[in-house]
Amino acid sequence: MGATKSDLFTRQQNEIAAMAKALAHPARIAILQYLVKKNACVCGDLVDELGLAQATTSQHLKELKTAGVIQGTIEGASVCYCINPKVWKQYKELFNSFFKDVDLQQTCC
Amino acid sequence: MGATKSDLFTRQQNEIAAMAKALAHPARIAILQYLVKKNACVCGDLVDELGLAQATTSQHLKELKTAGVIQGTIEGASVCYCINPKVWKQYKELFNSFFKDVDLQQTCC
DNA sequence: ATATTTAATCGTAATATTGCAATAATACAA
DNA sequence: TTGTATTATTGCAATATTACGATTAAATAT
Repeated sequence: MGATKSDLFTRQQNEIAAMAKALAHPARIAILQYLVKKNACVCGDLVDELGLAQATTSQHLKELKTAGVIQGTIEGASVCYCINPKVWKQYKELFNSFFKDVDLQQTCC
Repeated sequence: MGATKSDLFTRQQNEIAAMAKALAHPARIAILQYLVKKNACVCGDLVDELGLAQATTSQHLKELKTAGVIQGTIEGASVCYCINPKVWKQYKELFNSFFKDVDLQQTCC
């Protein structure tokens, strides 16, 4: 036991959960916010930005890359990161549709 | 080690990450979708709905309750759950502002 | 009173995540 | 070539999450 039983759920449910998981750490939120703020390709300075060890930062970047929400290209000795606008849009839309208006009056409880 | 270093990040970053964490499991997505679909107080049938053991389902419900996004009231022998519209709205808004438009052209990478 | 139903909690095992030091791997400079 | 800078990977320890059986607690039914 201990592993998520993905087969019990729909593809969409697993997808939304996976997206949420990519966002489920403040360091990854900080990375994304920084990239959005810069709105450009950012080389290098992410480690200084976060305050976590280089290895840890690299790991978080890898997770975001695996999720597809950022992309990195090798630029000489360093690597440039930026938001993947296509996937960012997908995230935005999926969360939007997930949170689409519920009838906001309290029916009971 | 192993514990998230929340003190390195802003309150807002920790908050968004915590919300994302609450959504970061397909069972919890399924629960929320079910409650939204019914748009009412749902008593009991959540265990049958998910296919997970009663203890596991109860644990996921607890996490959603702790996050504040659902609420439960005792109704005789069973418990009725529904979306907390106030917190739902907060989630919606926070994610919305997080995903607010980035200049969607590819600057580099 | 006793049994049944419903949901929470406890205990425990399996697995995943977080964090970092140490070590690679790669590009470039001297 | 040798050294330096930058990022990835490996290995490991600490902690968190997921899952479930067993038990408990509380309300209701018989």
